[in-house]
Amino acid sequence: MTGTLSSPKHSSIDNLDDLHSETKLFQVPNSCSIDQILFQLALSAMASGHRYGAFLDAATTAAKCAIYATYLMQGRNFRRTGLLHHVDPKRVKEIVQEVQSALTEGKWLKTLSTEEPQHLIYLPHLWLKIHPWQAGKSRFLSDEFSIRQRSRIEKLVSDDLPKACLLNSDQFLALIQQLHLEVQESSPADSYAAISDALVEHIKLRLLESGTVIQLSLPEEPPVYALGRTTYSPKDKRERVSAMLDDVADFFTLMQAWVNCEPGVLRGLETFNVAPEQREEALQELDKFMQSWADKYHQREGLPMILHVAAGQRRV
Amino acid sequence: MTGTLSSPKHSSIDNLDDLHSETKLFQVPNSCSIDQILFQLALSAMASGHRYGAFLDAATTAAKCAIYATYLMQGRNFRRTGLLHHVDPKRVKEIVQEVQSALTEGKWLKTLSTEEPQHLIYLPHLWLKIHPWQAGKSRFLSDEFSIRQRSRIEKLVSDDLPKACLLNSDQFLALIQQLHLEVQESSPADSYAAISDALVEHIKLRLLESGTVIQLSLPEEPPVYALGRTTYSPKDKRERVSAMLDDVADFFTLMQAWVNCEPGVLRGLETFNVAPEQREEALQELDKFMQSWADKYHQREGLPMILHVAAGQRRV
DNA sequence: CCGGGGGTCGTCCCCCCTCAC
DNA sequence: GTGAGGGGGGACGACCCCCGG
Repeated sequence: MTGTLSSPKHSSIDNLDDLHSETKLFQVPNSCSIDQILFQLALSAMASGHRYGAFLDAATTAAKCAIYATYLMQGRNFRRTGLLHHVDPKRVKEIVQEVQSALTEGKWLKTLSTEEPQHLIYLPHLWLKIHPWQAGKSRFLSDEFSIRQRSRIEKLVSDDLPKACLLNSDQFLALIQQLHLEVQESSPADSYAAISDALVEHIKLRLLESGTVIQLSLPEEPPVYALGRTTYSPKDKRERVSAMLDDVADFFTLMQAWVNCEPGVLRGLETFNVAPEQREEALQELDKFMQSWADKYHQREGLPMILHVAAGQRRV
Repeated sequence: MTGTLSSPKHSSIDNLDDLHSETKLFQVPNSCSIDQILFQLALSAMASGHRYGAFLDAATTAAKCAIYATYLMQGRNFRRTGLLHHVDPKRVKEIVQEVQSALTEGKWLKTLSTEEPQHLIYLPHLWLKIHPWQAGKSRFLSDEFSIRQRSRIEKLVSDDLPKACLLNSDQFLALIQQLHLEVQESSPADSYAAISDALVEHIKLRLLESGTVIQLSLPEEPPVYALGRTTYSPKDKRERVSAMLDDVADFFTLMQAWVNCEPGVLRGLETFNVAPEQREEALQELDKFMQSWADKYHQREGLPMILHVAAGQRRV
């Protein structure tokens, strides 16, 4: 065996199992609920490929929107708003204008949805579009390898890989640059910031680490890159993470309604102990009841309702 | 009427009812779940008295912890961690050391729990400790007012106010400075940053705005401050907000367990429509069932379990 | 590939001041 | 009080270079 499929040798960063044990480290220090939520958010966001700075930007944007909200509620008063939130009135003005221009004109605020995972997700499509591969033909674009080398490399490529050509370093780099370009064009913000070497390497590692791109290495030869998957996300884990975040956001909204004592809102919290052998049975009974309950009251022409339930082990 | 109890003339910033309508403004632009959660978090945090910068610091801290987590998972590799999160390896090292020193030594990271609302919450206790008032005696500490003025001011003070003395501007300011000092001492971090005028004014406005402190004004006379409430929080609203945040954090944790497919975790989501006249009935039935369900399976010596439920109108 | 060193920008938080309505 | 303008300092994110193991 002269060549190896270089799979990520380090444990995947998306592996939240390990993280969860670490998580408890951070629940120990004094932290209120908001701190915990923030930490879990940061973990989820950054583990799924968001940049460090992107998360900070998103948090800043959220805070800016909060400032804008109180600005409106305070009768468009810069000084008072600034005093309430301990911000320079001058800065408040800038923030307000920024948010307003985002609401009126199409300008985007820096949110996570305008950020990189989208880049990473888009890459497979771009690769397949620019460098498609037709069965029977050679997967190589350029001719830097001998016939024998090619066949050795192609043996490493399993047939269930996406139908895309292999790329050398330069071609792969050009692809990433193209990716960055198109993504920035798609959001008509304003700034096409030049891509930096550091950013390219970051994206590259993310792609490799997630298995979206696979690096084929012959010893003593330059590396070759193959598209490993048609979607960025590592298996179904990502779907569950996404569903989790949707649920939490939704749950949060419902709870806000509960705080405001809006009618038609239920907040329930039950703590209890269950015998280990009864646990699954209990959960299934609960699950079944919910479904039948929703079915029972469902009427085509009614108020749209939603029910969120989560049950599990209680941290003591 | 020559004097007035100056109640906050602007709508209370804690009034989330108004905010909720505004909230929808921000749900319109493209934002993923994380953005929404961040926004709701920022709104909750800053509406309840946290500083703008404090929220940013907390978010940064959360992201730093996330970096530290991946640093550990990557085998204590600075470069790789930096590449994964697009952070300078040098910066990664600083962050790692910061988090580690927070875990090993008692050093605190900048979290919301080490921040101001605690200051604001502590103020009533401090006031009552330093300047208690005994029934029958004068509520004044100094002698800057004439007898007649005093009686006119004291008429403004309703008897159900906390048993604390009245303060003039200087005394009130000194109290805030003392507050800042003691709070900083209590957390043995390291830095006793000097308090700035801007911060004092921020705290002052927060206290007045929440009704914790009341400003009594005689026309043409310097203002007098009275302790308006023994707790910072405006009525029960605050409790509900706190409960909401606890629930969300908890729900988030449960969902993480669900993502990891841990055993004994249930995630339920039901969407349906309900006839308006049946809504309350349905919710009550659900509530009742949950309670009886938890009762039914409860056993003293069992696995500690928790159940979170939220139901309400579905955003379409 | 890793750690460690040296820089540079720009942004932004936080602080203070003055002056006119 | 509020808007509008002028400062300044420090922290930090993001960029680049170099070198020795």
